[in-house]
Amino acid sequence: MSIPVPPWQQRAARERSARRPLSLDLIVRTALELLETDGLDAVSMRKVAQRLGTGAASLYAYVNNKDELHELMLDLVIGEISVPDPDPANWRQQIKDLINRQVEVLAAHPGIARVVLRTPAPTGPNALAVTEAMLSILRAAGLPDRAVAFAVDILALFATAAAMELSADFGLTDEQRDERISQVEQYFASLPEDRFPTLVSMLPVLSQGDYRERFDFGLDLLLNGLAAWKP
Amino acid sequence: MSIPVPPWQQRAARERSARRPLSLDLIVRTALELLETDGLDAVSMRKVAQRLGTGAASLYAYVNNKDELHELMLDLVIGEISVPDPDPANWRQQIKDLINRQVEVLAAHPGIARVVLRTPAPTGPNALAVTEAMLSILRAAGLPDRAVAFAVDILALFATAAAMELSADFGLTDEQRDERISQVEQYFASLPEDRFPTLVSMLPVLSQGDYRERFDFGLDLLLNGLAAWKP
DNA sequence: ACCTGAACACCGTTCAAGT
DNA sequence: ACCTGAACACCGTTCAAGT
Repeated sequence: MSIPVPPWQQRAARERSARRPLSLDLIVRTALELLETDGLDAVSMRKVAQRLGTGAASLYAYVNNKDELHELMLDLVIGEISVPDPDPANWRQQIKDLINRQVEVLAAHPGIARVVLRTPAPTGPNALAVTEAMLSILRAAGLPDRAVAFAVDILALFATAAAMELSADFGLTDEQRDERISQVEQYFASLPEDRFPTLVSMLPVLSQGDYRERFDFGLDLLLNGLAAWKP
Repeated sequence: MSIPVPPWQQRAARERSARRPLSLDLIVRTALELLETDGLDAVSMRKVAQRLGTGAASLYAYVNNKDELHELMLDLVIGEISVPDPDPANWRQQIKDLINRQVEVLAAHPGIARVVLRTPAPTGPNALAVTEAMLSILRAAGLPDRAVAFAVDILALFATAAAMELSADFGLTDEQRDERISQVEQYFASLPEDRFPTLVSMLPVLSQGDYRERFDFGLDLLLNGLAAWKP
């Protein structure tokens, strides 16, 4: 049995760090909280430190710089993707599920996709596991090695770009989003027909289909193209 | 005939702005100089203003905020893409050329591709011209309208993501780049075979092929997929 | 060894005050 | 009307000084 600390002895700002001492794990998880609610731009060394009741300088004992912190966050996010065992009869659906899930978890952490495009190759353990899964699914499907290697690259690029687009309007209220959409629509409707004849004539089709349909369309193009590589 | 200004009357920092007064055009072109040499992160309101011999506050008479300046820059960059008249027999090559050129000009202005992913739709006059061209080429090729509309979206996304990847290592010296590559290679060579069997066994293939081959592979997947939509 | 306050060199944007 | 210095509220990172 321990006697409780009197409230006037608790320094509010230090409470958390007094109970839970700093650690890499704590830092990254605190940063992820910030990411989910406020987006990547809000994940600054200073704001993360503030949440932990300390100063930004303290984080540098665990992390070399902000980019490294962002990369650690990314791998934890990628860790939310669960990977299946290859089922050759189902390779298309397996790849589709993996890519869709990847877009989903990236978009759920607004801005983190930027980190993917900044990093040369997936080096975190979770990113490696996803890459391993994609490679083995495509290989089990009977595609030539070269197509497998290139396809994994292209599919990852595609998923990342889609996630970036999805989180582009993060931070706007629903009203702001609606206003933006109607502004864009008005703008396009006002374009001169003689300079942009095809665009103007296609306006109804161009505004058709939400993100899902467009993304699925693109993914199917890629997968159809890939299937054609089967010997 | 005008008498030259004596050197001691020229205030160096103000020289440019004294001769050429501020204008939106001058601001955007100055920003583009900075972009080409130093990358998007260096294009700050303060640095652009400094180049013009003034303070950041002065730019706000011509531009609402930094994002708007970045968008104006983007459209000038897109303007470097020249658009062809549709040639139905050659639609595949025309699209390939357009997309390759787009990646080229975006990558030549390191970081500007980020602005594309941030903007909801292409609204600048030059971006509209490129969109009009892509739409008309695909339509003239005989693709259904819906496929045309979706394809333009997907192709633009693909080109933008590729350009982002290409400018990812901007700012590094050749030595730093080489060191990074060899570090990544060493890391991958050290991975445990039991956890990443496919990855490890495919290492030689994975490091095969440069950016061009991978990008062409992906573009061909998309175009093959598209061609299949022809009725 | 671990932590941190203060400092340095940057940001975007606003606004009162100048011409 | 056009321009701007100074201020405000932020950054990432370093480093000497503390325990």
